[in-house]
Amino acid sequence: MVNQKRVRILEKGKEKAGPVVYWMSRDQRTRDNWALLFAQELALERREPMGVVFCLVPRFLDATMRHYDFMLKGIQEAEKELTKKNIPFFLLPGIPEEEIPSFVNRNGIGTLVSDFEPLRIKRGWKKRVGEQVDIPLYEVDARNVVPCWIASPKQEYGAYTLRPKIRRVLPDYLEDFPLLRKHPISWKAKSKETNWDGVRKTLDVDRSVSEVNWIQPGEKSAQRTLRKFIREKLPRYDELRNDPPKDGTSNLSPYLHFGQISAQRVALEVSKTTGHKKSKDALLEELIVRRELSDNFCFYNPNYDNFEGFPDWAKKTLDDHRRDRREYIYSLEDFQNANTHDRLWNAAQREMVEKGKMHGYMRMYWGKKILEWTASPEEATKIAIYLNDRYELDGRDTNGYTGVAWCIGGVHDRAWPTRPIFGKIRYMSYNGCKSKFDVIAYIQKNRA
DNA sequence: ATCGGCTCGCGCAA
DNA sequence: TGCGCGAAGCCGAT
Repeated sequence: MVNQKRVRILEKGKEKAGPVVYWMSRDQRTRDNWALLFAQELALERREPMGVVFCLVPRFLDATMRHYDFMLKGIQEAEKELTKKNIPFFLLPGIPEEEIPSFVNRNGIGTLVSDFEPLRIKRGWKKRVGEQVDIPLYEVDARNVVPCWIASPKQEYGAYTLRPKIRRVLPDYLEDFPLLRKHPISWKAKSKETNWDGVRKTLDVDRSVSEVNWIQPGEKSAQRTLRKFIREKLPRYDELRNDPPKDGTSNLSPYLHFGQISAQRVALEVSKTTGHKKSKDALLEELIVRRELSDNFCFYNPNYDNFEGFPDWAKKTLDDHRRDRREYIYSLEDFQNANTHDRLWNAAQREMVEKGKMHGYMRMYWGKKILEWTASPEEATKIAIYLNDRYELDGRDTNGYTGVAWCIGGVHDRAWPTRPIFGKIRYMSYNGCKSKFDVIAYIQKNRA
């Protein structure tokens, strides 16, 4: 049984006979997916068939072919897995508020289940879909271990205020997943396999940012990466994760972003291992507390991606320093082309452009410097989000918006000694990096 | 190498 | 109302 606290009703609608459909969006996987499991539970109870739909919009924020490619390969794998479970998959190119209601009507669907997403575009989709269908629309938080609305009913001030709330209820939610069953009731019409090449042609995205080859998309690759991480990197994770030139991080974030792996699965597998307590604690802190804090911020703060969303003390101090002299002011193009005076910053930017992933520690330095080298915090926020969303495989994620808000707007942070431009926002420096890790090695690794 | 001061406001104890 | 403490620091003194 899926814990009912993971489920909310978005639109009550009228209970109706007919297939149960999972509208897959944020959680693009067939294993360990509470939304999919909940849909199957409803379908079994009612002795109905079930199906999965994915609505593919022709463009989304600043996503490029790099992102669509990673995503589509993952969904293609999901289609195969679902077919084996007697669950048909339907890819609907177009806009959800048109495609989903039309699909519901054409196929006499009885119930719609969606996955949880705090970002405004997708909330808008769901709101309008809900208004246009007369059947129940559920939402399941398949993303977080503790459902976002259970963890806290309000925007949290920092990790330290969310942490105890999560810790209190974590044992109730950190449970193992049931397996998805081969569905006993078949969909009436025989479904056709998606024409994936045809689907690619419907996209209206920037194809100049290309695919990356250091990481393979899909949930099987995600599981492999997790096993390899636990075997090879977890033991020294605490020691190496903040050392950018060393390869000490999990590399799971693209999978987590597209929902090709569940954070709860990662937490379960890591918890099962013995020893390495400090490393495990560090990973679980990042995977659960900090990730859920990002969802909390974006869910409860409608201005999660702009200046207005920053705390009052941060807005005030940034306002007080608007007229401070800037030694360097760079344009979006300068930043994009890694054309600053700072070799370390340029190396981080190149890492992101070429690999679609920047080391977690460097993301902080990178964001802080964008604030320092632009004319205003608004401009800095815009540029940081644009670059992050365009190049990082895990862009357009609550983690990204929250990270930028931390760097530039003091979100989830505290005041620090006043200095030019930053005011009381925490500062980071080249010398600080130099004292913590081998900056030359990192620059060499990401040279032009 | 390590330490203290810098600085704000939440949340809890009282 | 007081107090402890926080998402990843910096800088200068020792």
